[in-house]
Amino acid sequence: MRARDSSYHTRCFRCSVCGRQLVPGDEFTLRDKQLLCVADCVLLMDKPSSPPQFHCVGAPQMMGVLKQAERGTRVRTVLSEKQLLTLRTCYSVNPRPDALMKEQLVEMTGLHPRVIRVWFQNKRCKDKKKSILTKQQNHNNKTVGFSVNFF
Amino acid sequence: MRARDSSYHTRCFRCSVCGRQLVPGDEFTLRDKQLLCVADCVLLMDKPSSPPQFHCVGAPQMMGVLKQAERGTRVRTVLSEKQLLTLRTCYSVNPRPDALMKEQLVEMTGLHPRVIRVWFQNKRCKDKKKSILTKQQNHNNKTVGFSVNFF
DNA sequence: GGCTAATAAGCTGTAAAAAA
DNA sequence: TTTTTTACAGCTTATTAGCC
Repeated sequence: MRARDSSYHTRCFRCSVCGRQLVPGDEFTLRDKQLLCVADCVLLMDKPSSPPQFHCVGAPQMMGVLKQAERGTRVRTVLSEKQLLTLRTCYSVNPRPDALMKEQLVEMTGLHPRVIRVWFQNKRCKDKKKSILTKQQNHNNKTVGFSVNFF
Repeated sequence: MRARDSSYHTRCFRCSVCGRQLVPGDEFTLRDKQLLCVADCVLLMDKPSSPPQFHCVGAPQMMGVLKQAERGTRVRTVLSEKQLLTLRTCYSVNPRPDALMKEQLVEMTGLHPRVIRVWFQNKRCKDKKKSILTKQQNHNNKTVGFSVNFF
């Protein structure tokens, strides 16, 4: 989607109502050439439209889902210590929170649901790798064994 | 997103240029209130806009990604015998085609890339289940064995 | 009702931003 | 630079739901 060398300001990807910056994975909508997040789109559903207010003209008056390629660079969330503490605490109790628990985490941290999900996935993966590594080391420390299977 | 009881024609979810019907999972764009598929959106990127031509007014002048809930009912592709033949033939040679091969299948069948991917996924899964089942049966037919592991 | 396409959630490997 | 950590794409498995 970088066709025709059109480029645009990253910071212009904001909901024109609440001002929240839209990142890849977010759903957005267009109404009279104004970007809206889904929440505000619903709120404004039957309100009269106001005049367009776009900075980035050559840019996405379009697009369904924001993706990395369209944004140019991947957006990497930097988690605060407080957010990490919340996530780690939850993880230590339950490494696989259900939908309801995740919803609570979204509220507590203010993070995007997708970020929560990915964080837990990565965390589980890291833990698994680590446990496999230490298991191998344990195995190496022991005497060499053998295995027989009769069938 | 069914708020405010707005409903709309399923058949109106079409690219206003190529006429292709947009299904859940598809990305679409809005340009001057006309639905466009991504391909045509790129093509029209610097062309002047034409007047709006919407059937379904109360409807999705919005939405980023089409989802099942928004469409109301799930869209199920019905594969023709010819398409199935193509897919099965490819599968018998290589059950895990790479991106290039899938691209060729898209051209040969006219199916959406996502449909191709899902078909292969389901096919692999089905085959695996079947092989496990027959293996168990084989096992049951043989004499009972035992297994010893020394470490 | 059976078959199977579509969806959802988790896992794996890898890309890429941030940190060390 | 190298390491760590977040994001993503494709996969597996289980479940849901549309046609015949």
